[in-house]
Amino acid sequence: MFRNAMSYIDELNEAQRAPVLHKDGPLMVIAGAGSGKTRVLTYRIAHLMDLGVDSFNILALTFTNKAAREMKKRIADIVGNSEAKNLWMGTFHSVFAKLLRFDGHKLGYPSNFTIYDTQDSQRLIASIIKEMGLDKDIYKYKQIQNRISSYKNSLITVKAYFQNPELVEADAMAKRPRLGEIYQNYVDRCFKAGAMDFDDLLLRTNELLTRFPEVLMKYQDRFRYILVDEYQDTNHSQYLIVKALADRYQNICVVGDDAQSIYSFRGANISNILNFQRDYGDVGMYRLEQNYRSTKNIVNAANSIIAKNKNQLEKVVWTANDQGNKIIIHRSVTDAEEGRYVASSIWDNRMNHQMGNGEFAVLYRTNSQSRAIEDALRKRDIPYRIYGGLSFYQRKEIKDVLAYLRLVINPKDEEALKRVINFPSRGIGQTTVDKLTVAANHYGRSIFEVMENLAKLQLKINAGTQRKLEDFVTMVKSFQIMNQGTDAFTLAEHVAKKTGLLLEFKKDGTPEGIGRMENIEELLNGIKDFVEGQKELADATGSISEFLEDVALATDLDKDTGDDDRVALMTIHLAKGLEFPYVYIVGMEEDLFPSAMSMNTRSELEEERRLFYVALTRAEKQAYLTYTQNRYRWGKLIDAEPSRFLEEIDEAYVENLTPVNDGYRYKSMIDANIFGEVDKSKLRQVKPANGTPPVVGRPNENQLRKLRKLKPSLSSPQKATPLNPALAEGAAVNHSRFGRGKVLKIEGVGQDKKAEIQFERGDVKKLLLRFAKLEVLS
DNA sequence: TCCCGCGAATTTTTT
DNA sequence: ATTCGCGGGA
Repeated sequence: MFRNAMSYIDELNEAQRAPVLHKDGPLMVIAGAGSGKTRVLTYRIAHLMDLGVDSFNILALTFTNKAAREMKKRIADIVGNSEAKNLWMGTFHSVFAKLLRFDGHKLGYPSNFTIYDTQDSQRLIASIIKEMGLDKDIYKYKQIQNRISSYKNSLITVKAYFQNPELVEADAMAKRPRLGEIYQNYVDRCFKAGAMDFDDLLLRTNELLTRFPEVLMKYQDRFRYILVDEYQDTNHSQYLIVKALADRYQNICVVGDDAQSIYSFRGANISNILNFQRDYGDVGMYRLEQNYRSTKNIVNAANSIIAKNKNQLEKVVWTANDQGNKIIIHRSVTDAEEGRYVASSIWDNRMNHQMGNGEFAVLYRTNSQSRAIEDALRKRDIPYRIYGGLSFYQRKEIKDVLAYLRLVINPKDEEALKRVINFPSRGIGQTTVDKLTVAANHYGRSIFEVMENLAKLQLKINAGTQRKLEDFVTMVKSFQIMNQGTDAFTLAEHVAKKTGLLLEFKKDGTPEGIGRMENIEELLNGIKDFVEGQKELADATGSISEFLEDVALATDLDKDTGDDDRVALMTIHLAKGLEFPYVYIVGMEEDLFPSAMSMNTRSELEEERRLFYVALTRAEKQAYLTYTQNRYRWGKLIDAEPSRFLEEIDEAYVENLTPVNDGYRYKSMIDANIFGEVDKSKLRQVKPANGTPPVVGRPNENQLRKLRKLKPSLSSPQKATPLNPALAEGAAVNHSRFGRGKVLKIEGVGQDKKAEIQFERGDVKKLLLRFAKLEVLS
């Protein structure tokens, strides 16, 4: 029973051991940054299993699916593989999506319901607003979607909305009296389409557990032990689910850090963690305060920042690590120069300290900041990977293919249908779609059902168009039949060819079109890999619906690219939970960080400050804070001021660097002479001496692009940055599926980097490196 | 119905 | 800078 004599317990310090050994009943672990919280969670689960708890009875909710996968692996190492298999572990969204596939039919949803992403939701809301004849300048679809989302996260259903005069009045005051109706229509349309949006996955789970006591009992009994990571970031809807499920056995373990709560914009409620003791009686309280990650300088600096917040639990984070270097602050003149500074600093550190690229991270507040950093890294041939932003699965051509596949699984999926009904163009225009939508709403059916019954319905659609509609229906149905007897890859490939999607992009002939076609091919490769991977799992079938769910709920962090020795570029939000020896936090400027949108209230500003705290505590050895005096925003060069956060750090832990020679020597000298480094607050007033300084070194991408468009033959291929230095042209490689081959050419940059490979078995393929599982043979 | 070109809005963060 | 939506003409 007691495998390994529980030797893993010895790997924990005293503070960590206590919550791991805590028996039954509720417990809360307040874990400072870098204090080994994941380890506690992992070992607690392993320990429970050691004590004889069936893994079938454990539910663990994590922040990313990747975190869940890794934790599962570590648990498997400790207690054995077969036992770990039954653990339900994943994000709230993916776990409860799974639950809803089992029991959602009780609420009237098909088990193959579609998951609408934010874009689907927004498009649907936009078309509802249009159908209702409302002014789109008053009813902005993005704002409305946001509104509805936050209602759902607070469990305010349409009914609850109308019963709450305050809400109704507030929207009326904001000149949007019909918001409730839009909400109503939106919910109806989603339901009719057999679709749930992200918020529904939680809201409907709540509904299911409330309305069907037998379902609640089933899962209460099943999930006798519940563990929640990052509890400070749960929203009300998630909070209620956890509370309901844990109600019977009260074996609930939550782990979190109020100082790292950074998701209030999506409904996260910090009081969930602050009130835990009130919600559950007799709570075991544990604190992890020793930081194992960072140097004293970093820990202390972070503490000095977070101390400025009023609302927080008592906690003293400390470390026994070395003092380390001071945090370096660097000013530059433009964002392009900021990028150059970061690139050359990474270059130097790599040389001087024998570091791999993977040991560096560049963090920013907004995704748009990645561009300048990318340019600089590319020029220096420093390999990097961007996380988040426009991910592969959000590209138009990929979404188009996926929309066809969604339609095969669930023909009622209205957003998928509208996306592809006339793409590639087949003569079914907006007018026709509008007529179909009106009819669908009138009969309370889906558009697809209307299309199936065209002949009976006598709509005012001319015969030629009716023919086209029938052809479309027939095509989709043929895919459905094919789906019965074949795997996801074969179907997807057939769909991409048969619909003319591949051809559409191929014939367009521009580099963009070719790139899109290649992306689709790569998607197909990805599906193939998925199918092969799923075959090894007992409970999976490798079906299209499984793939679609994976795609819908995958985070960018979830993807494994194999080769990870690259500098990581991501938003601070995405960086939570990660750590890197060297961290660069760029764009430390007022209106950017803290964001201009979040400076109005104290609580907003405190959240920004927590965000800064999270950013800084990602660093193990060295942190850099950079800001610029001028930044490109909306295509124009704008003056920028240093962030107030720079002044909030205790001076003892920072070193303020002034650029010496960066092509603006005159300017640096003026700065140094007038202000020196004594009075930091004066830095805010520093403006270019002579109007806007000339911008050098920024490549005119736009002109380049236009040139390429006109004369594709002139386009010079971007110089390739090898991801893996060994993966160069001419290298011998081994691919998990295609076998051995030789690299003929490497092209593209960043996420788009591809290798053209001649495989020994005969064919030449172009593979997207972030997907291809390539092993370099020396 | 399709295509082109103009103007507006966009940049907060994500499942 | 780039994307999106819309209006007008083919």
